[in-house]
Amino acid sequence: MLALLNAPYHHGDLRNVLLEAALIILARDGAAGLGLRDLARAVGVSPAAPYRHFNSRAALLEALAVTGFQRFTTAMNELAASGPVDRLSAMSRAYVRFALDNAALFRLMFSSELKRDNRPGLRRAADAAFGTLRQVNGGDTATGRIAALSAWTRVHGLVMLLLDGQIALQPGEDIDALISQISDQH
Amino acid sequence: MLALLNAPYHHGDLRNVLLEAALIILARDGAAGLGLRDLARAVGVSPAAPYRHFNSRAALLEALAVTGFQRFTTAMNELAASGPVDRLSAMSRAYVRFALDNAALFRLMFSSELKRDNRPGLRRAADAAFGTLRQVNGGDTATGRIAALSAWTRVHGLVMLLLDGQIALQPGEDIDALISQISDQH
DNA sequence: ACCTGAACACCGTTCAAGT
DNA sequence: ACCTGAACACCGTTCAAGT
Repeated sequence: MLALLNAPYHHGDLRNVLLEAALIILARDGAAGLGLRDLARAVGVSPAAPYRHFNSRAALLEALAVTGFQRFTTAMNELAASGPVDRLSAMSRAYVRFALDNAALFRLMFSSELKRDNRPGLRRAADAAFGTLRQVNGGDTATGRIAALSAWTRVHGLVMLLLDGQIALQPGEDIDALISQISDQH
Repeated sequence: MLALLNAPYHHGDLRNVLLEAALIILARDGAAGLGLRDLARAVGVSPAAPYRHFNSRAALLEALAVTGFQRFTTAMNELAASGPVDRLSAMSRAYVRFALDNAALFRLMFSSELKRDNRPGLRRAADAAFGTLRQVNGGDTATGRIAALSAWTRVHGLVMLLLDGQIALQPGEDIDALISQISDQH
């Protein structure tokens, strides 16, 4: 894509520019297609410049995943606050919608590349994101935990199988309808 | 690891040797740590040698994923044939056990790297693997489809969240017990 | 037919040097 | 403090040449 050239020597906001460009490349080419040199080129900066802001490619990917979890948290919290009625099903719909709307980012958030090395920042972001989810249905009691896990695993599995193309919607089928059908199932 | 050197010029079985070594490296280092040059080195062969048997690194990963789906299919079919009683819960347990026992391979089977380009061989292997699963619960009828999807998404989501470390077993908790608790949940 | 050796374009990363 | 330019070790991949 077009590089935003004629930037001054001191960019001023390179870190954020890198992150925004990275999110676009990620959405278009996936995590495998997101190279540090490509990114530097796309932003119109030298190959070494990103290293002032990210220690490594993995650190950049981690930062992207963290912002993914933050956006996810925001979407979840809005729902949790909005209506007391049927929060669980509303969150399920929001969960699926977020994942499908941000497919590559969502996959990155759960990528094994990042899990392999210790990344406490990522862990914290994930815990914050799923904290709300864990609370719904009363995550404290033993039965509440099972109910929450059951709902969570269903929606997460649905998302993953949809993203992988293992499950396809039938012609004319609505995603929200499928979610509630699956959620109401014994 | 130790290279099996003093092999003859014509290896004879290089393709299978490569696949076996690749499975070991995959289990140890994950897909990201599996390079073609590393693999060639580990087997004691020149960097270009693997290209006689795999067109690219992606083709090698695809071959690994296909054998993963085949092993998975075998495990599922054994169960489907064994006992008519409680097939669904038996398959759920086998599903989770396979995934946890072959974590890196299982992830590769669902990796986005491979999904991105057309890989009909992979698609066929996946369809064969999940065919059995789709049939259980009578996948033909509309309600049967929902029941099967509900069971499948729950167990797949559980596996993914366990592999990602988002869900942890509580002290002394049995994985099979958790599966059946989650599966019995409304 | 199968493998080697050398090469190509590329990558992530480092580091001295510039502003 | 932030960025450039040039370099390093490494990849995946190709191709002529060997057996």
